[in-house]
Amino acid sequence: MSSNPSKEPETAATEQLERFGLSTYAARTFVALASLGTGTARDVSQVSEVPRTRVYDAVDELREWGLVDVQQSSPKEFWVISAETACRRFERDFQHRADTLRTALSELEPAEQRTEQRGVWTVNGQAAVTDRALEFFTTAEEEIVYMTTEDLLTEDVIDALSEAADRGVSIKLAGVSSDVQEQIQEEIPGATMFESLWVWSDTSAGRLMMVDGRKTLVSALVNGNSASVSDPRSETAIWGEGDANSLVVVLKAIFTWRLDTIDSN
Amino acid sequence: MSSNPSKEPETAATEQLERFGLSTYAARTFVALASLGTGTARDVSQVSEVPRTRVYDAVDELREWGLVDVQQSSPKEFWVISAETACRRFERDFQHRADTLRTALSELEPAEQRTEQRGVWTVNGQAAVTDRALEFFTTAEEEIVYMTTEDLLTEDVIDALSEAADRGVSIKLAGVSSDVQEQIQEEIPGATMFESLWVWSDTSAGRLMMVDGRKTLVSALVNGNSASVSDPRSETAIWGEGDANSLVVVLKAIFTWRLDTIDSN
DNA sequence: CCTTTTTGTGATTAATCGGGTGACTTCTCG
DNA sequence: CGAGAAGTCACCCGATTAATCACAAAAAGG
Repeated sequence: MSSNPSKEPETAATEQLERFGLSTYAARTFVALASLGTGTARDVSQVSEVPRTRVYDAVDELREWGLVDVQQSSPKEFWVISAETACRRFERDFQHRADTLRTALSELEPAEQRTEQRGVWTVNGQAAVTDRALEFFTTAEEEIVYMTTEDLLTEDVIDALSEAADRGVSIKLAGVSSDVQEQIQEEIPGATMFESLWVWSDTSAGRLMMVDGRKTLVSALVNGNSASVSDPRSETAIWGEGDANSLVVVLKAIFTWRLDTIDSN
Repeated sequence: MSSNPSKEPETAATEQLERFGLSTYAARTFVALASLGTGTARDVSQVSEVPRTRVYDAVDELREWGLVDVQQSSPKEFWVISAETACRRFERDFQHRADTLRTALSELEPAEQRTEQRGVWTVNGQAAVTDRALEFFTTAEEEIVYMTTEDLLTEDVIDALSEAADRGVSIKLAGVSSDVQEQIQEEIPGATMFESLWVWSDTSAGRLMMVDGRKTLVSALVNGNSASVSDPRSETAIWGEGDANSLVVVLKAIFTWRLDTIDSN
């Protein structure tokens, strides 16, 4: 979406506040007051690029959130809560919203019937693809086969694999260089390494996985492999579920062949 | 703002999703898919009141969030991630935003100079008032004097008082009935109880506090005292800080007189 | 093979919301 | 008392988005 870390803190803070539901003026006013501690409408207007006449509206909005107090004098003065308190407040508020959503959704879901057999689904964006992978990991019961580019073998992936291994799921991993292999062996003692089917770096392949022989996912990096990792949106994946699923059938054939070869080595 | 718990889960869920930044169509589509698990544009349109032709846009939006995958067939089919995963995703995303905000604000704040001596600030809403009270508690170094209606003596207030007591701050508490007093004594052993200045239940007074003899806060319940507690917005407070602050001076006089009387009992 | 229905895309309209500006009243202070 | 500042209102305009429609492509079905 955005949120460049190399930005002026004012801009970054304003942007986040807006995404929390504040109007632009309210966000800018808050930021101005946060650095002033206390100030009048004119003070705020000068440091924040908010029209002076609109500072009052902005302050009203902030008062509704309990972020600002007003001194009834002339000129009015405005006071903000500390940054830390404000952040905690947002966190608490948000947690509450998330709980509400969770409850509402759970009261809803009974009319569900999953486990599609046919069909191949597509996902875009590294974050979303990783999400699917992690979800597959957590539902794994027996076996996870996972081939990946090292760039995509992030911390959360390793954690999820490790957690699955603790549950007794057998992990078979490929595509990583030998030195990373050792590191993995430490974190996930039970993992088996096997050689990749091809040289990953030459292709635009991202990951290739199979869980319990009935859920599979394949991803590719669309912009070649140079700028790919820098842009997290460049990963595209397809996945499928069910014994009769065509994608599953194909991948199972490949993997079985490959893993059998390994075993006989 | 709203969020009535006695609402249909669909409405509640939709509302929350919108507040997270989704458009109403996207939110409704998500809710529909959440109960269907999987479905086509027509399915969604029928159960969600979203115009069929707009379902595609809504799904695009949801795909950007990584909440929905699509099956490239005709008719297209849509698949949603589980409710639990979705909530976790929102939580993670939000936590990240909060951290960004925290960082940005802290990089900003150096230009600060607080400690107003003059002036009385006003706060509205029980949540905001409690916030101020808690902030006062955490900055307390020596003494907290706190008179309150029992209705306003919530768990978080007690926790903050208890935490201050652990830091060695002396706590003087009034306004609570004798049975609640005992309970408090257990949770905050170091607290001193004293008799209220007047019968709280007869007035619309909410709380009255002084910290270290230099920060004070007074609140009132505006809608009489019957419906007041049910509506958290009905509490209004004023507060002031600094030895020369007029509100502080007045309250200090009152409390000193009262507490001295106590001591000589 | 042709007809009819369904599906997907795009354009268009209407309405709402929010940022931006200025007029006008009230207040403060020299 | 008068100048300038503070506060309140009302209005405009552009962007966003909900909502509707028109149309082409694709399935379905006889």
